[in-house]
Amino acid sequence: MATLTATIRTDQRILDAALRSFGTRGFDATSLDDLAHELGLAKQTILYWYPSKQALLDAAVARGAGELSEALDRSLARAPRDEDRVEVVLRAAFRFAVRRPELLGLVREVSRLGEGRAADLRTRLGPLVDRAQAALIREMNAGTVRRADPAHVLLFTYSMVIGVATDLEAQRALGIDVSIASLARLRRELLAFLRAALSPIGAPAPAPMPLER
Amino acid sequence: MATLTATIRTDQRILDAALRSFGTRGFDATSLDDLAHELGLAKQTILYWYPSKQALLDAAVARGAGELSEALDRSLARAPRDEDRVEVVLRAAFRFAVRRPELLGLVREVSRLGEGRAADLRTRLGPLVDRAQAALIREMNAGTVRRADPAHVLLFTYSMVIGVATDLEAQRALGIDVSIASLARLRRELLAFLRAALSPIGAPAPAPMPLER
DNA sequence: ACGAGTGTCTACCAAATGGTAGACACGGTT
DNA sequence: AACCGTGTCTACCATTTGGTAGACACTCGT
Repeated sequence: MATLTATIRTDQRILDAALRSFGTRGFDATSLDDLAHELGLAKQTILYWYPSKQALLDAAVARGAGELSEALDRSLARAPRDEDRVEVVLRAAFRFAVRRPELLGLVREVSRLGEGRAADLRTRLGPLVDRAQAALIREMNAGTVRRADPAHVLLFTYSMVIGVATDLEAQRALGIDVSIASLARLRRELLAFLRAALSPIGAPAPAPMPLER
Repeated sequence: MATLTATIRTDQRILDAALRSFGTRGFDATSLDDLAHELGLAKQTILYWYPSKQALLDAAVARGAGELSEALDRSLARAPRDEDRVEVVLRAAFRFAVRRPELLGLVREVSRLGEGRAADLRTRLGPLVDRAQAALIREMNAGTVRRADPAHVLLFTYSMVIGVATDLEAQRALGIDVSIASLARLRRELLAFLRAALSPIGAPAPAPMPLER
């Protein structure tokens, strides 16, 4: 059993380090040599578990997408009311931004690598996107959300979350304090911004704003 | 004079190609060899005009930032009324997204490279940011814009614009048609989204929403 | 005519990179 | 005891990459 434990640990350690490095430094900027050195392993050990750098990226994306979608699913399951769901999703996203920034960084990196590379992400997060889109349409029909193209609304929201979570340079340029403490404020502001953007025209107060069934 | 024309052309051609490649493929993914081959030049010719790859990036950023800030300045100068300025800035940004997508891609790339690399961008676009921030504060005090942290508002807006202009993969994943024609619709939606997000609470209709002095 | 720039090119180079080949250790099976 | 599968390592390798050295025009002022 000692063998099994050790081997499982090794490939997971590799995947962890790869996910972190791909998500922060980027795919191109991550070399297998650096990765191996950082892990105290020989490069060949990495290539034993993952036959190529590309395969390692695929595995990292699969793991990252899995973690993300599971966490979002769990959060949504705990918030049955539509009105709470945007807040809950945003909270989950910001928790990732604090505790696993490399995960959101990896999402951005993958979409940056373009074309085929994002296929895996798409299949894994697609269902969530569909649910969110359907919920938006329903709420628009119910009059609780301003009528707009739901895909566009999701794109804007996604862009803001990714920007807030990964573009620290822009935040520094704007004089925003980059720290965990100020992230909470940022989350509140983003939520208020979203609520205002989605509230039906002429609504007297910020309306409930569901993102999900 | 033929000499001068030719030499000026060469370094400008190099800078053009570099800006395009850095802004689309990315800095790391761009090799001087490829660049030289694409231009029908020897690599050394590139290194003659720009002593290192880093220097070439700096020059490209300087040129890109210059183009961006000049275009925004011109647009703002033509729109003296606060109420028109957000729309005008958005229009300018979308024009870049259509005609020079590599420029916005470069902005994203530079902020991705992190830390010191963004210093140049910051100094060049800083004044514009300051003006926008001051204008936002003024409008909030006047009650025409919902009160919020102006730096955060700018961050959200910036993130959405960059996302819309550079993250085509996300748009494909969301089923958004990626074409020039649909970009106009995207711009309208983004403008409406922004107007709603910034209109003061309880406003009966989308309020004028200035971004700039 | 000639030397000085100026711009471009060919020829290299050292380092890094992704990947291969194969030895070695070691635990379990027979 | 011999063997096999598994996991790790050392030793290489071909290619790519950013960068250097220096030759070769070509123009222009004198």
